[in-house]
Amino acid sequence: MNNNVRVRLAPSPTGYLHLGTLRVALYNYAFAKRNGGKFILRIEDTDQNRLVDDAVENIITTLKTIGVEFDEGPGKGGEFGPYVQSERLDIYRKYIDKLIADGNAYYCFCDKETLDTMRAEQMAKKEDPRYDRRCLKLSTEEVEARIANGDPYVVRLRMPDDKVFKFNDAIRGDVEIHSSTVDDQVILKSDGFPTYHLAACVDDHLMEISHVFRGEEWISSTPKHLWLYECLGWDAPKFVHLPLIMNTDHSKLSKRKNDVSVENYLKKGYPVAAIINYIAIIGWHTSDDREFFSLDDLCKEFSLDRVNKANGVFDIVKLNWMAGMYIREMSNEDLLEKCQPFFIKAGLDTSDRTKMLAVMENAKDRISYYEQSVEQSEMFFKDLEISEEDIEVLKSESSQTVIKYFLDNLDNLNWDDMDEVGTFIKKGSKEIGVKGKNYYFPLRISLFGSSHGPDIPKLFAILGKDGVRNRFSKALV
RNA sequence: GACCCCUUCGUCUAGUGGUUAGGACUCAAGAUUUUCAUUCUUGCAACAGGAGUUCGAUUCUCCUAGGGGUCGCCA
Repeated sequence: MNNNVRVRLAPSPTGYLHLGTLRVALYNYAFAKRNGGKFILRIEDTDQNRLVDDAVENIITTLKTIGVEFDEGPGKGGEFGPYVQSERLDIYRKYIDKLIADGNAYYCFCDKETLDTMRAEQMAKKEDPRYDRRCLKLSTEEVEARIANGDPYVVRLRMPDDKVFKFNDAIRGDVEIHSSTVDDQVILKSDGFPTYHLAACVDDHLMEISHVFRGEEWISSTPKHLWLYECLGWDAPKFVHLPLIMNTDHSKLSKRKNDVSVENYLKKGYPVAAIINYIAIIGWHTSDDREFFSLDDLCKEFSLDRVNKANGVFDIVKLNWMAGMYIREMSNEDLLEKCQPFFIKAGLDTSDRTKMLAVMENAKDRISYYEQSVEQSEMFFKDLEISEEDIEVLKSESSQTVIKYFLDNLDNLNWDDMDEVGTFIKKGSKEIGVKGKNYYFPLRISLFGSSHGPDIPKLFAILGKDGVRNRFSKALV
């Protein structure tokens, strides 16, 4: 396309990196890479009341572990900085003053109560709640006097009365909204901070952003932004309104109904590649049946015209499946590296590497995220808890025969060759004349604590000679 | 309520003016396996509805319905 592509991720540090934000980040990043452009991180901290202390830090570190690197941003620098909005207040003020001077914005002294009553009255009359512009009627002298008097004020953007705003959205095509349905938005708050609308527009222009990727919830305020650009004499960027990610009940993805912070998935040990992959394919697909994509694949293949218009449901079941697929592709060594911290946290002894690798081999087919490897493996580290029912099975004469046979013959077995272990186990069945469940269940109950679980050779590999002997001894009545 | 956006299996989606409407997850059945898990095979399951354009619409147009979003000195 062109090499002037500049996109930005503009999260507000009111919480940890959100799944929705991650997807916007992924698309931004892939789009920038695909088009040889730049990806910028900008922190939108204009709401001083909702700031979360370590949110900025979390956003940056999470992006880093995801592998989405920004070219310009906080801590990284760039020629369009600063990249934190609270450090750009004087810039915004300059443009706000210009808007006021040109008659495109005005001071408003209405307090919260006034506004609330106004809204309530309008609602009662079945009118659309809208600022009634009473402060627009104030004389210049009166405005100056009130400001001099220290009265708190905000600045509102004066929307045109009769204008149709049109823009061509990269995902949705032409969109038209009439100015009469748009309120005179506050652009400067009484605490001296600009609102999103003003700050984002000014920054996007100053930072030469070419494409604004954001959620669909912004479509209805796009006229405000278009008007701001027009008043300031600037060209608007291309808007890319992405479909939303939804809860299973089709409401907007929320904390109440889902884990929405990427941090939580990382903490549980979902493979990073799986998180990226799954989030990316909610709302974007290639034209074939493919659904496995690495971040690199995304950078090579992402395109706007393959982004869907409709909202997509976040399906944890499919994420779990996909995460499991990624885990099954891993080597035992790699898996161990990822799972070990969870074992240590659970107080399990991970010093025996051979055992740990065998434990991984077993856990691999059964988990979706690393944390689950612990619950799949605890029984190899602790005393077995056997159900009453299974204890009855163990007590039977044939079970005892099986166990005794193994105890007697364990010494003859070469543990270095696992194939040999397999044949040894099969041979036992013939020698003592017990087969099927009657043979395998007592073995599994003795070694694993349940009649359902890994195959016997796997258990032998995990437990080792001493472990096997020890558990068989305990199973003897 | 007003405005805006959206609509293919339960979910994520592919697709075309003429297809047995394809794939994936889930679910079911079967195979492999001593069991569970994995894996493999098969199956269930969708074009929101109504007009119109057309020889022919899931595909194009309009209407209706449904869903979602916005209507904050939050982003």
